[in-house]
Amino acid sequence: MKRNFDVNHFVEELSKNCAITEIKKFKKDEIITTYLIRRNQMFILLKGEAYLARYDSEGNRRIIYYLKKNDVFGEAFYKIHTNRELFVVAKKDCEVLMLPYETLENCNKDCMFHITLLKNLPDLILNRVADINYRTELLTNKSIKGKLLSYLNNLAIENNSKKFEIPISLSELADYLVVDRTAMMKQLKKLQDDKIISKNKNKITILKDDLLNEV
Amino acid sequence: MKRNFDVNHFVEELSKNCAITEIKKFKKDEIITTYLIRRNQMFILLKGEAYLARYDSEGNRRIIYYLKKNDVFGEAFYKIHTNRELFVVAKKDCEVLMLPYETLENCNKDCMFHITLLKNLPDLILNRVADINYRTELLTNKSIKGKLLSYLNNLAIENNSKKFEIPISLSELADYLVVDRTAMMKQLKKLQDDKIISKNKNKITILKDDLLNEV
DNA sequence: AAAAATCTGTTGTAAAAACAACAAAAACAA
DNA sequence: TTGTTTTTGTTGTTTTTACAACAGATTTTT
Repeated sequence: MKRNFDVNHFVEELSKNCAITEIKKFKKDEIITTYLIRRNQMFILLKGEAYLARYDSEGNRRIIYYLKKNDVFGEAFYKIHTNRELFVVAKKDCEVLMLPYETLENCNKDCMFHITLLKNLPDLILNRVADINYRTELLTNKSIKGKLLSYLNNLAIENNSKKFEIPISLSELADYLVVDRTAMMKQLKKLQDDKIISKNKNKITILKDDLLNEV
Repeated sequence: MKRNFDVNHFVEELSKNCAITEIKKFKKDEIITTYLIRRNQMFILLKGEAYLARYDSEGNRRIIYYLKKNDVFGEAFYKIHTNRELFVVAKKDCEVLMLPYETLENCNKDCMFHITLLKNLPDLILNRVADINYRTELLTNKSIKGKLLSYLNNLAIENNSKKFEIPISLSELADYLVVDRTAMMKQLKKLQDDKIISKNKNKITILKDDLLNEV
């Protein structure tokens, strides 16, 4: 069950074969799409980073999640359930593959691009599902400490090492874990005081064997 | 983009056509599957209710999420990221469609069951994704009040009415929102005192126009 | 029909987290 | 390189939440 498919590898096919699909570029902070006005499109992030966010009545931004290379997104993955819009915003300069939903299956039969895309779409979606599932599991921790330990434990496994770097800023991490940043800093400090981890900026070393026992 | 497919409608095809796939029954509290030992199976819940949970070293259960009729699940939707097992447990008596992953695409060509299944699998998965996305959005609320209001607001939209019933027990709701039940009860009481909602057991009436402005 | 289990509801207390207000360091842009 | 913005880091205060301990109502099981 390999799932290492990179969309960029076959995008060059696109320019040669497919007239329907297009790639659009977005500058930092530009709105890529919204989720309330139904656009019947699917999107794949080819380059850059983006996030899905909601804005409340006071203009506060709440980040639902971050999107990275190869992530699929679009309203197809969401049900309408509020009168407030969801925005996908470019966090850095982005390149986005725009896929009109209705043409997904009935493009030209010879279109190598669509053949390859359809073959790999399930895997792209499964990857996305795995990401969301993972975040959900993080968020089922009731305490900041629990969220942190789950997150760090996972990073250690991914890096196959007890020494690793947190790949996002600590501010972003606080957003991702849905906690106040300064409260998170206090917990990080406590983890150091208790000799469970050591830390220098974003560099972490895990000192205990089984982090999850510490929750 | 209709997504109302019900697996049960074509399950009778199964018994006539397909020798590979099987349906298993599970009694309440039985373990349907685990997610760490790779079984390379996908599952569809035909009847009953189940939940995905993790147990910590003290035996405390943490529910990652609930599964309902037509939900697809299995380790394909998850990445391995911890040394502690995930369990799918029957909450009520269940009927589960067991789909060995490798046979998904190469069953007998005449097998109407697999043809129909493959045609509808993407929609089943998208439904699942929508559910998880929705829950994630709920969990991005920092306060119990915010979680409650998002949840209730959604129910009002789904029911197309300001009067509706919470379809799960309040204990389950607290689990779902990842908050302490008694703390949630206090917030529910406060919402009543502030005349934002009225409530009798699980029956809710929303008294304000735009709940999300109250967060 | 009785017993057991689950669910709703309440209260007080302890613990945790959010919020606010800064300062220094680092990264980025003009 | 200088100014601007973002990020890391710390500390006190206030608010929120979890936890514990109940009791009555409801549902499920035997």
